[in-house]
Amino acid sequence: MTKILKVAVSVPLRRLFDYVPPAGTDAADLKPGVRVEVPFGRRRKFGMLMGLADEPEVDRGRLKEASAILDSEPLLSPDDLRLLSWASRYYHHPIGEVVAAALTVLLRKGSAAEWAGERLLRPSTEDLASAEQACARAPRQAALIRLLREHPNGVPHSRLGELDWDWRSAAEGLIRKGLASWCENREADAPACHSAVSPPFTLNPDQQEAIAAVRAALGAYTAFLLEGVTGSGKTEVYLQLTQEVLARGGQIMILLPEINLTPQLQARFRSRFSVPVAIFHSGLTEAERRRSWLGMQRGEVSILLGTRSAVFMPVKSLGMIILDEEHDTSFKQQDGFRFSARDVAVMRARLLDIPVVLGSATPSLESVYNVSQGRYRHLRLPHRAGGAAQPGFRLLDIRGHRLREGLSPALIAYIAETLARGEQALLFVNRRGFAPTLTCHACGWVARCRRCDANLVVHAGDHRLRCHHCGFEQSLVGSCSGCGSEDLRPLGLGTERVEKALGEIFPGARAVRIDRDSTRRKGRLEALLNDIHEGRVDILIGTQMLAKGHHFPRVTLVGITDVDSGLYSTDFRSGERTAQLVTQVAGRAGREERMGTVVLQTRHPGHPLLHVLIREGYSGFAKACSEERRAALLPPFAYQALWRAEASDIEAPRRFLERVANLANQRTSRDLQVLGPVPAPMARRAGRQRYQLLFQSGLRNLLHGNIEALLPRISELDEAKRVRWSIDIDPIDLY
DNA sequence: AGCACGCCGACT
DNA sequence: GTCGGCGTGCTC
Repeated sequence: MTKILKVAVSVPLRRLFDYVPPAGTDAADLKPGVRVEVPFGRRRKFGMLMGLADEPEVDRGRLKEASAILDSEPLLSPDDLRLLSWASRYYHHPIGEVVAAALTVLLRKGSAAEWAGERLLRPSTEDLASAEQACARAPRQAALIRLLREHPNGVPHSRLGELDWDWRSAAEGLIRKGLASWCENREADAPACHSAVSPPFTLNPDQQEAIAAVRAALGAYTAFLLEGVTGSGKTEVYLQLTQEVLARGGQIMILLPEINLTPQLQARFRSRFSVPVAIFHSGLTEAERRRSWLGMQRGEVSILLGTRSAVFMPVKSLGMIILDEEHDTSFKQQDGFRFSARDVAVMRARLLDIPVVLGSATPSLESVYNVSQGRYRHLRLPHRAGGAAQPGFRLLDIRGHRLREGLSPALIAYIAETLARGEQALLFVNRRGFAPTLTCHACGWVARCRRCDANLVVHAGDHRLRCHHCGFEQSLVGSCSGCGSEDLRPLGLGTERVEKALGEIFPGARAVRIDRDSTRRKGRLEALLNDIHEGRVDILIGTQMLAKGHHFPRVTLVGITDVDSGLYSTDFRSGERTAQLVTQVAGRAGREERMGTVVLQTRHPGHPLLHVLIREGYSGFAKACSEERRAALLPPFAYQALWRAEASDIEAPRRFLERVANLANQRTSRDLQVLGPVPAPMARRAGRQRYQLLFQSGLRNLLHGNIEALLPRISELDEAKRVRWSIDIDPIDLY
């Protein structure tokens, strides 16, 4: 009896599809991990062969024949497939979409997986002018030669593909005449610096100890939490660990939270190692992504720097995974397939039996908990390299003080002193725009978004009102739409407003604003950072962007205008986030020999966690905050899964989630809490009503078992058809 | 998710 | 009379 192909197709259905092998193909020759072209409904799709079976799960009469096998060798190894199956089960996400997340768009669309580098047609002679004459009777060959003259280093295959005539025959003609040849450009991303291998830096004892511990674990699974204060030399540890992995003939994957962090690190890796370094993030073109992907898959590239989407990339002989800034929430995909690249990385290391290193100056409470449970090994780098001092904290009680655009007289004085010393000050403001609200002083009307439960944000720069949640915008109105009064006032603080105020208070100072608005244009952020480093800036005003990874050696004062907004919030994780943010922003100050000061404006100077953070630093905070979580039975002491539903109909999401809650309660277990449904924190967004339902349990298996049992019944519900719903395992934003 | 089938309003 | 609105049903 012929074998049945079990194929993952990229559709939101939680199952595999059975096919008969294409005519003339013996299923016995097929290995899982090859792509299969299949008829699917009325369409053709590309799927992934996940396995072979003796019997189909549907009637034989319903089976169709697969149309083609795309790959002679598997694109994904059994290890890769095991990881994807685990992720599909753990995140309760359709297998086809999970597999799609491991491929690039071109590979998903059936593109060939033949060469990692782009093929180039390169001239074989210097004298192209006479070569063109020699081809006078072959106009197409002559045309190709003119193209070769424009690209003396070779015409990329993709460029040839843009020609609307038969360039292949012409190229073959040129090759026969010895005028051109094909070559493979495997290192298009990595020119020049391959030969320059800079020597490693000398390590301090902490770094030596950390490296020795990880080195000893090579070849087997261990998860490490590398807790290193800002400036403690984590990157050097990563570089030397990379060296260790390469020396053993392995490949290494280094995952980072943001694209804008990669260039500096990329430069450091490229100047240190003589092997190709591949990059993988959403800013690359599809051809570049495929090149990096195939380079790692075939083992031709040894080092990968990538963002969360790279965690599923196949790697021929992966020796170690490093994930830097492990606390960063951008490792969690927030839509569609909601995986955590950090947790997937740990599971991948476990399945492959290799070490994984999670680095951070401010580890997540989840990772701190895993250390306390003995699941992760703790490595510490508590000292700043070069002996730079840790910044000093000052709590500024702003109660009863007259503020000028959110700035207290004391903070203004601190800034003045800093400027007088010729040093830079950094102001952290957690909202972009001029003011988060526009209100009518006469009647109290507030500018609201018509599609969301949110206020419109005033942008003074271009005189517009914007909704930061759905993208709605309109020009700044001149009068109240309620009472007609023209006394409209911006309420609250945004980066633009603080920038304007500082310009008035310090007219001679050069202030720059760094937020999504001021850095939207390509290259703008780099230009601003360059100005800052060259000392052409006195005051920096910015959002979270300033807290991430950038080094500002000239900054000696950091001001946080409003810590309270992060301390008092409905989200139980906001305290942890605020402490991470404060510590990270503080880490930007007082590099090298200059001592930094961090000033926190607050109306709650007695807040216990704030005090712990200042007195004992982040690890003291983490301990205290963990105790609160333990007492409240919140993560990491409980496991959560969040059901979300949205629809334009007001009732549908609530009715659907009530059905889910009922089904869950039928399976009663005291160990599973079903909380809700409740309206999402912003119940209406982009014109859709949003509800959520939280499952929580101290027992992970029980939580997952319940979800698994529920899912088939939920898919069949009539209510499910009227909403868009999803499930988020280990949610980090309860929104 | 796509894509088609299917039944009700304003247009050549 | 038809083009097209998006409800609902299916994909081995």
